[in-house]
Amino acid sequence: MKKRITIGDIAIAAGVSKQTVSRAINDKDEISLETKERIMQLVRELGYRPNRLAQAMNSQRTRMVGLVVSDITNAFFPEIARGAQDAAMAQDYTILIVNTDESADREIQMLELLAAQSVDGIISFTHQMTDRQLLDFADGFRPIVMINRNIEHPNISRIMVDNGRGAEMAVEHLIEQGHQHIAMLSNITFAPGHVRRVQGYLRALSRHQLPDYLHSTNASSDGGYNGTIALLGNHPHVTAIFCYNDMMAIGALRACQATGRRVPEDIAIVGFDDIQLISMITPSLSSIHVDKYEIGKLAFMRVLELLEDDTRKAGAITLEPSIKVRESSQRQSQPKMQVRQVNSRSTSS
Amino acid sequence: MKKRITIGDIAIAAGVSKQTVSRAINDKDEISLETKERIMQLVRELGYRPNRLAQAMNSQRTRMVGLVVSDITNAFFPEIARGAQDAAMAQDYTILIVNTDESADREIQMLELLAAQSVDGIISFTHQMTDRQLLDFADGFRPIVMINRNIEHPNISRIMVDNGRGAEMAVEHLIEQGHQHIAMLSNITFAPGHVRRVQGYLRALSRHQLPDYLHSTNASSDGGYNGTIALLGNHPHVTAIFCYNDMMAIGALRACQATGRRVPEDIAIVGFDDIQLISMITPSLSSIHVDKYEIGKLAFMRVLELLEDDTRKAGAITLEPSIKVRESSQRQSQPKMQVRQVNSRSTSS
DNA sequence: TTGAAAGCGCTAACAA
DNA sequence: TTGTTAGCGCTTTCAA
Repeated sequence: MKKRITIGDIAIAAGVSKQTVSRAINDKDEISLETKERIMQLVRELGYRPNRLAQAMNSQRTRMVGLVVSDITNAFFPEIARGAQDAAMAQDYTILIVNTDESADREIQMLELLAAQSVDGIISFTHQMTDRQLLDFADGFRPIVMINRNIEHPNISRIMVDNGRGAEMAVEHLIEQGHQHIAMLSNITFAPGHVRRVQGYLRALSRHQLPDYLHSTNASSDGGYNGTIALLGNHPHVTAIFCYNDMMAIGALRACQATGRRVPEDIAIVGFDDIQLISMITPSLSSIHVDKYEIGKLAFMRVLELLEDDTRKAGAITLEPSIKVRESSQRQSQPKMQVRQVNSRSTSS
Repeated sequence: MKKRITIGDIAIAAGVSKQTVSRAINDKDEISLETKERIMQLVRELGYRPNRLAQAMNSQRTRMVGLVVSDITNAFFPEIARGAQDAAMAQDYTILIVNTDESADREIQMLELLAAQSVDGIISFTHQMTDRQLLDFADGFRPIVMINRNIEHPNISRIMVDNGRGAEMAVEHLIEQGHQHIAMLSNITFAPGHVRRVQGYLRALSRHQLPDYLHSTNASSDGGYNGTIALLGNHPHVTAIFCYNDMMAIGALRACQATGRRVPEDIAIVGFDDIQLISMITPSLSSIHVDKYEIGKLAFMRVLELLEDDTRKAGAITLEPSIKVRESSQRQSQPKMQVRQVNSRSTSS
């Protein structure tokens, strides 16, 4: 095992002190140009690389930021992670990803673990732990950027998506398409009254004095499948289904196809989140687009701001979703022969 | 900002030396039970958490392992990451994920970055950099576990998937289904002769004295779409398409549907990798199953072994793929009404 | 059984 | 402009 070159090795080779080497490397002013040149030459020759641990030890900064998600294999999160990673890398930071599997205990455990790892900041997408638990943790750690959770604490900033507005857009689009009986498959994990996607759905319907058909089920493809079967069994006159997320929408589509219903002719479907694959299937699924890459990027940048300026106050940024209308919700179905563009990543802004 | 409790704080509070505290914390023998008790009590009260940086500084071990993938938003990788993360966490390690976007330069850059971060080991899924570059890097870093790249170096172990065998299984399955004209959409990024999935495809066909129809295109959904249009234009008698990966298979399916071909009745499709979503769409796609979670887990465990035993020699583990036959390749299509199981993660081992 | 000293690699503060 | 000293938090000597 090749021993790593340290600042001391360079110092000896150059016949100067370690401090001088340090100055050269960090491009400080108080050093003559020629010694700097000489040292940097040695640095290159010997292949010196600074030991980040030692640097971190001094600065008490690891240049690592934690990212807490429920499960990186859930298609919603990789893009957020990538957004955060790219933004982090540009600033010479690295992102540490941990999974909680939607367990309140693991959420706390992972936050503690990240703090123990001495990450400089945390981006957290956690909804199971109580406000109390989160606030307690925030008392001892800063900065924290929460995604999609509205909580007030001087150490917690927020990146919010206007989910209520997104749901309204979905419903309004369906109404424009002529639908009168619009159902929603909601996520059984949360009380419907607290879910902004449900609130938006109800708000839009009541504005148009239309009836609501709310059905709660698992936020998965299977949940969407079973929920759709049950829903259409109870309410056969429903002609459109708005789903809490895209996985449920995929399940809903499958249920329609399995029961001989055509999409969009018999049943229109709109999902939420706009994960990549739904634009590739047939029929392609309409969805409320959430810029996940941007969320990750903004979250990291927010962490960085708070890190660089201790006095910076916590705050909230709200992102507006948009609607992507695709085949699954258009009465007059689009020409299908054309090669459709599938956008690989949204880096707008 | 709350100052973190250090070993020194505990020492003062307990009226002992730092060393004694260290002994208590690390559960060493050379310490009386009562002082240990007393110290541990203080540790709990004051909420002491060891500083991993300082520990790392001493041991020259960070308990971090790097994972190099092309893009975490590519559905193939999150499961590998999760497998590695779970295995790592169980051993109090963390995984650092970096993306290369299939660029040789970025591959090298990311390896260097991980080495600079002082990760203890690296799991690498990189195919663009040359053998020479990889070997050079391996001369200065150990241990490395390469996934799906056969390269010999004392510091490099390998986790291999028998891709050639997987391709054979796909072709044999299609032959069993009665197909005589079986095409393959291959990945244009690599020379066909070097791709084991292509080799297996050709091998199986020649064994049965059947003609081959090899078409190279981008390894994406759009690539699959365009490739299929071109392929079926040139060879209208083709009745089955085996795809280099699942994204291409999704594109192939879309192309068939867009051109009025029924799947599987007119064209059978088999993908490769078995990413999660293909079992949820209609028709569900047959694919060669690769246990991605297991790959990540094994890769990490291999790193750990090499880390704990310097004398351990590098070696290779080969995983066998299996075929998941679904709707897209079955002539006699299955009953569709049933609620299909969608396996959330494969942890078989 | 306990403590004191040294050092991991680096940087900040002060001195020359 | 350069060097010396000290210290980040911990563990590994070695001594008491």
